[in-house]
Amino acid sequence: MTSITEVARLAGVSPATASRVVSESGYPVSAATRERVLHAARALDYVPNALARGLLKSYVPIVGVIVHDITDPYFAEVVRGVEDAASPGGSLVIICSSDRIPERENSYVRLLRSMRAGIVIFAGSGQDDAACNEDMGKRRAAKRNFGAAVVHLSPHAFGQPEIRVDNAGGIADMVAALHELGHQRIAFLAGPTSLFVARERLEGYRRGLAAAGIPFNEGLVVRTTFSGEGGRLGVDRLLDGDVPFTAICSANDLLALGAMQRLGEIGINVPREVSVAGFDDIQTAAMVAPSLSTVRLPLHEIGRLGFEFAQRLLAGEQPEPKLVPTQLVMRASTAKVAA
Amino acid sequence: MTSITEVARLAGVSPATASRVVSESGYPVSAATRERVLHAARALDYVPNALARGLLKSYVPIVGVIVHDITDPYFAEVVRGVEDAASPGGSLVIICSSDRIPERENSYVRLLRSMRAGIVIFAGSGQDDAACNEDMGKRRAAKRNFGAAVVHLSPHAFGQPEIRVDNAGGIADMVAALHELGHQRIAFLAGPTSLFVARERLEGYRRGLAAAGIPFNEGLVVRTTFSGEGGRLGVDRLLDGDVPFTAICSANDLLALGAMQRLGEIGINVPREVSVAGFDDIQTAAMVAPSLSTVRLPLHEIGRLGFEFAQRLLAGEQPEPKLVPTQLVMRASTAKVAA
DNA sequence: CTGAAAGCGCTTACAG
DNA sequence: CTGAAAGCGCTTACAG
Repeated sequence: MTSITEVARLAGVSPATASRVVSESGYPVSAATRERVLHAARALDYVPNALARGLLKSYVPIVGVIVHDITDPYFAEVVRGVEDAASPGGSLVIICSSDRIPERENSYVRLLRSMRAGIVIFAGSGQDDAACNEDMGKRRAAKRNFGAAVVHLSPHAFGQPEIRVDNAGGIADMVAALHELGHQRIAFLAGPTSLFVARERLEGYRRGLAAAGIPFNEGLVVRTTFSGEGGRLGVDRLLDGDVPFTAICSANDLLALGAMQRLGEIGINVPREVSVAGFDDIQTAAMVAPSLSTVRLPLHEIGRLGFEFAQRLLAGEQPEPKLVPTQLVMRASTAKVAA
Repeated sequence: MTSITEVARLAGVSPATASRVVSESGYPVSAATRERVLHAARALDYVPNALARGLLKSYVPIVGVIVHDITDPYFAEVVRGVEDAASPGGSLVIICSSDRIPERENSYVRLLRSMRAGIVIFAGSGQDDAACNEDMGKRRAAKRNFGAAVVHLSPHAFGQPEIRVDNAGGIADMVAALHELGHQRIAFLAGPTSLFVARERLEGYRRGLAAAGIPFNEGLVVRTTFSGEGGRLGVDRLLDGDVPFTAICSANDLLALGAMQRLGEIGINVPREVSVAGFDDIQTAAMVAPSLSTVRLPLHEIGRLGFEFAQRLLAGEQPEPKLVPTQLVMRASTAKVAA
């Protein structure tokens, strides 16, 4: 591969001068010289070596995004947002699926550090778990002497994320909407409440209930994983329990999708007999039948904002943390409670 | 950040010796010295600079995966397969969503080249399109003097992919299965037939029809995009046409999902009145109601195999191209034709 | 087994 | 406006 030295030789200038023009440094170079260098670079199909450049700058235009699983549509959309913000400026996105295993997360952070990635974005929620927090502690310490700009897109053990969404408010809105439709017995698929984000959503459920004047009933809350399987399981548990319900509110869309499927199998009609609501508004939510009522999170936008926040951090600015709005999206999976 | 020089100093050895132990070069170093170096590295929380190392080796353990859109579950699963194969060895995965725009694809290849990525995997299908092929030609030329190992996971303009699936055979199997259920009038949602992969699947449809002794009818084929919206549109077109049908076979799952949704809205029961089948077996396929009959592609495995193939290429081997099997998965969206 | 030296490709003060 | 020189952090022949 051609180097700047060869470009310089062909253009008949020093490497320093060639560097000044190809790197668009803004350093003064005569128009004629500039032209000759550009011409030589084109002729040689010169592509600057980002490694050499990064060695000087001590970081490289790479953003690592740590997600729970890129296969989860929630994270795929966030990552796409990061990518769309990053690529116009020539930054590349590295995806790191941790499966929420602290050890994997640490190993990715280490790899990112060895690559001198300029930005690290933690997209997923933190977890309240002893082993995990210990690891986190070490990781944070490591981060301190890791030059990268670090941004969080979801609640974690150490303070508020830089890009934040009102999880509790969003769920409370959905509970209010269901109450508006006449529902009084609203179950909640809470997901894994060891995750901070799931806790915020459970809190939103309680808050929504309180606002509607409905007493909280632990028998209507099911804790599982954030997955379709978790939703199916949730329906079975709810049905096994002795507390009747006319609506199921879910802490995320995957849970709601699984619940709808299970209800369908059992022969319970959605929304006629039971209303089902999700949270997140992943693309699939609009694609199923009946289409899923949910709370829209601007996932793509969250990714984009996360990248922009980090960019500004890298530029030495002190950007304000941002709260992004949620939006209620009522579709076909919810209806007035049966008379 | 600490460098090898500092580690060497603390251990009281030369940088060369320190390098030999931390890089696990296999070069002989006395046990005592090794121990001192390792201890110093640990004490200093030393993380080797991959950029400096890459500058010497002329490439870096990064694999770029070019996909159409990471938000498409098909690609998310393939990328996860690549990631799971790459991360144990310390390789990082860069995701590049091209939206099938040749210009974006080229710009990503250029960026990957500037970063000296060791491996580039083209996960998506190529496109038969004049402008695109011209660009492809240039890209190929550029690739020749780009040291990276290049692997394709889907058909493209220039020969067979290294990791291949029998698209035509898979669709033909599904057509046979539908025929087995008594269906004679089988429509086909073909997707974007400018994509080579969609062409292979359309060819499979014709082949399956021929094997079943059913005449091909162009009025039963609808070409759209590979998306839920495309599936909805397909149903409308089919209903507008004058050719009756009892089953819809689709070139991918997204089309099938959209079709099911639209049929539900119109009040046509799946599978009682119309059977619907997909292709790919993305995770959502098993999560909807009724669950989608489809042809399973081992997406995760394809990604993994793609990475392993590239690794061997990088090691100077000449691995054999691989054909991965498809598998018919009959679920609840297909049934015997109504009597 | 150990170390001094050169060099990967770039950028950036420093001189002119 | 231009160039010579040093140096980013590592590895690898080459000597010993």
